[in-house]
Amino acid sequence: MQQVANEAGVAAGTIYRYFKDKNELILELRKDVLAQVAAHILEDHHLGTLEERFKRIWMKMHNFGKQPSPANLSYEQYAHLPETNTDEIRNTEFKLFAPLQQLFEEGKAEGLLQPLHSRALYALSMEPAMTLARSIRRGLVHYEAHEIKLACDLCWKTILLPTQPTH
Amino acid sequence: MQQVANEAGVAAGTIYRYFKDKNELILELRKDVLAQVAAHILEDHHLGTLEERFKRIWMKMHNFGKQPSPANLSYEQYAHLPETNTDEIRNTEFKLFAPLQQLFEEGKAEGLLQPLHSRALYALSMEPAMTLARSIRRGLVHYEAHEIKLACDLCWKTILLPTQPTH
Amino acid sequence: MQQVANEAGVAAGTIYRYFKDKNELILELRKDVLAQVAAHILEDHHLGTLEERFKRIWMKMHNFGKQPSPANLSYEQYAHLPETNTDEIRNTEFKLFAPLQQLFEEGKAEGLLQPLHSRALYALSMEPAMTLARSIRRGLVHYEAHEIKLACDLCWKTILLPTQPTH
Amino acid sequence: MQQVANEAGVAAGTIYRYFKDKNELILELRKDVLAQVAAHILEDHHLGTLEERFKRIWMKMHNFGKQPSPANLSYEQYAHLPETNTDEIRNTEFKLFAPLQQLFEEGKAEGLLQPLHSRALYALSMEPAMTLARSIRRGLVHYEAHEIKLACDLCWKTILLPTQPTH
DNA sequence: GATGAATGAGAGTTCATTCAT
DNA sequence: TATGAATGAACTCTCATTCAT
Repeated sequence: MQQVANEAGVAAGTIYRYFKDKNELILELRKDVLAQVAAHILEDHHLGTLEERFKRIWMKMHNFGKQPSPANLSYEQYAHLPETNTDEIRNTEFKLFAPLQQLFEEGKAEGLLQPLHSRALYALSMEPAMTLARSIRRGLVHYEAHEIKLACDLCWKTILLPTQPTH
Repeated sequence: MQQVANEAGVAAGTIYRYFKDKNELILELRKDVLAQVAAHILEDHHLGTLEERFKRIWMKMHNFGKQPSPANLSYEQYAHLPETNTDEIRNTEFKLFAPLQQLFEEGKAEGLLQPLHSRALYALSMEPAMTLARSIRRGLVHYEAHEIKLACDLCWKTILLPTQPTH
Repeated sequence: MQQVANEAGVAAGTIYRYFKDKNELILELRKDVLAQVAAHILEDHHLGTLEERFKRIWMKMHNFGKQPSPANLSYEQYAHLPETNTDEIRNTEFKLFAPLQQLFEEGKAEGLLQPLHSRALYALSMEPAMTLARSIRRGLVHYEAHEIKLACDLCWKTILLPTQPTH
Repeated sequence: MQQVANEAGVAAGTIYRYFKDKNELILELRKDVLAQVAAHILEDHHLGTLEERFKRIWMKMHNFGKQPSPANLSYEQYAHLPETNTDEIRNTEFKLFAPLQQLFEEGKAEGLLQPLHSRALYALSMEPAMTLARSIRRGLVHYEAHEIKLACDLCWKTILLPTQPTH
């Protein structure tokens, strides 16, 4: 708290005029980080075809996940801690990432995507973007641009409903 | 450390006969958890065709990830903390999960799987098993058995190289 | 540290606002004790002849050394501990007791005192004041006032250069 | 205690078969160190004239005090700690250094030395040997052999009774 | 007699929080 | 409203001592 106060240029006690305690400060921080991440990733999310929209989000997510920025590290860390994913956070997350969910819903309504829960579609097609990014960030692997493109394409195809050949 | 000692039914000082300090205790715990997880998930990993082997691992991973067991929570938490993935841990992880990597390598050698780094193949096809499991464990969604099977199948197909139609 | 805090009438943590750690606290204490001792012993050190100045310091040192005051006990204890006489302490000591050293230097310049290093002159003529005082403080001996005076006089004569008889 | 046991090549618990507790171990150690020091310093103490005997002891003491040997450091440290000079230690010390005391008593009986308590004679003439040695050991000064000889001689003359000129 | 694993009180230190100014 | 000195519970770790083997 002392360090936070220092960085903010205020006295330690001042924090407590704006946040009940350390927990609340962190909760608000998480919400803020989440909002930043969402804003960045969902930028221009409505432009283009469904496939273009999906791939744009995938690439933004991947590029964001590759950076060792505080926002990203904080996001990753908190997303996977047990016991800290309160209803409040979930609600915030739900609202912020609504456009992504809507994209999946549209795709299902058009008969383009697999008839699965949007969380499942997310797990199958979007999470790999982050997992790959993590490997790169940690220096475990290095990928060429075309490999990333291939991965992105495979992710898209994963959730695509196979089209019946027409006669 | 006091709580660990209590749970172990020993005095606080006793811990230090077996572990240099808190850090080492945690490191050893992580290695132990990793070994448990690997042993469980890779059980019978060599039986059957490549597809059967993949899907068996996928399902075991998924089922393990659904449980709120200490082993699983600990695994998830540490896997995503920044700055704590030391070379020692990575080495341990690498050795323990070697069979999974080998599966991917075999698939690539047979021309069956996409020519991507095995970490990429893992990200594309295995990580979704854990992500789905996490959603279920947190009560965010509920899936029918056939949906899980579909997800597993889609994951397998994701990394499959499309076969040329024969004439 | 808890005891120090208690005696100071503050909470344990408060100490750490003023001293980095236990070591620094002790270092500062030593410097403070040294300054007190020096100030007391060197009071009026410049008044009178060289002999008067020497004997005043000798008596003050002796009287100080007889007391079981914390300052004295602390002084004696630290002065003889191995490995704790850091450069910083030595520097402080050097500056604080400079007037005593100067007295010896003056005496040598006048051809009055033995041509020895001032530390040697100190060892020969001043240290006995402390050693005697220690014996008294510990109740090992009791001296009459005239005996102390004799000891002081002998100490002075010890470092005096014998004068050639004039014809 | 563990280190002591290691160095002794026994188990930690074994120490307690020979010493009641740490305090007693240290007490016995001090007595042992004292005996060693005394034996070394008082070697051949009875040979020669009083002056020769005094100067031999003085030089041995000085040379011993210059060394950073465990025995010396231990001796210095304990000799100046408050609260640790028990009657038992004092008694031991008294017996071990009896020859030195006897030397002073003989000198007084012969009308050769100042009529002061032997502890005072010690303080005036012997302690400087240790004080000088300490300065040298700590690297604060360096002396030539003839300076040490001079210091020794001055110490002897300090306690010498001035002789009446004969007619 | 000897062992050494176990003990647990106590050490120094940290840090989220409070409150008089 | 802002301050920052003071708080004290809780932390990790040490080490003299014990006792079943």
